[in-house]
Amino acid sequence: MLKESSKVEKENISKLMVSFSDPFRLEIIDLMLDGEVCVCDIMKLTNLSQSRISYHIKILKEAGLISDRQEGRWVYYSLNKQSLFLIKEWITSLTDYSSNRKRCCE
Amino acid sequence: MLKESSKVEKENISKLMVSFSDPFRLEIIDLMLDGEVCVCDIMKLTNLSQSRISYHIKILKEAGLISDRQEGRWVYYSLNKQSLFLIKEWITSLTDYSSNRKRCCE
DNA sequence: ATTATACATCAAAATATTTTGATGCATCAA
DNA sequence: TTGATGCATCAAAATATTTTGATGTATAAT
Repeated sequence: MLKESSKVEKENISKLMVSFSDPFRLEIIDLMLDGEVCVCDIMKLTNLSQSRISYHIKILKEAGLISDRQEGRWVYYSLNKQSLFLIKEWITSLTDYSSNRKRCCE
Repeated sequence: MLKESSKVEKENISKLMVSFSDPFRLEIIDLMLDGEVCVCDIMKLTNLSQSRISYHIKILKEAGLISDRQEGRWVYYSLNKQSLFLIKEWITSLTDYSSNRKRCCE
């Protein structure tokens, strides 16, 4: 078992994972890889309804995966690279830990 | 946007992410980091009911995250390290891709 | 001022996931 | 052969998530 991390961090990871668990959110994340997008961009590129997109955006935002920046009537969203690295580190800690182990009860 | 990967791979990733999106499954995964465990081990270590554990085990198995091995009445489950690496690679492709980009429409 | 656009938010409905308790099926021990 | 153990599976209930359509708010154009 991994050493006890702070509860905060575990909850962060959990929320980030939930972010990734929906196919439409994965699509939105994919779009953001190329840079900032507004909701209207996402609408054009995905055919999802506006409120549906806003809903998913909210989940992503609450997970800390994206940031926003308002410019006039538009709100531009972009990936928070730090949180991507956080996930990467977490996965790495899993793979590292597990590859230092052999069978059960070694 | 990332180059179009095979649909199969995307579905794999999606299922793997769903695996990670439940706190109890995260717990179970954590236990498996130390090696094989049977359902009865997980019961002792987590106080979850047997059928509840079996349910989550099934999700993990269908995502390809764990393997099983029967020995008499016991079924031992263990993490499939390959799938951990698959996730790691995927996350890495995201971070690599996004850090080669600057602002929108660069 | 009025109207249109971009987006958030809300309540209700639709759907999906999770939990529970019961039952079934092997395996093993007595 | 009988009974106990370890686990899978099932249907029903409980709960959570997602979708929809309506409404609200701010910004900007006319």
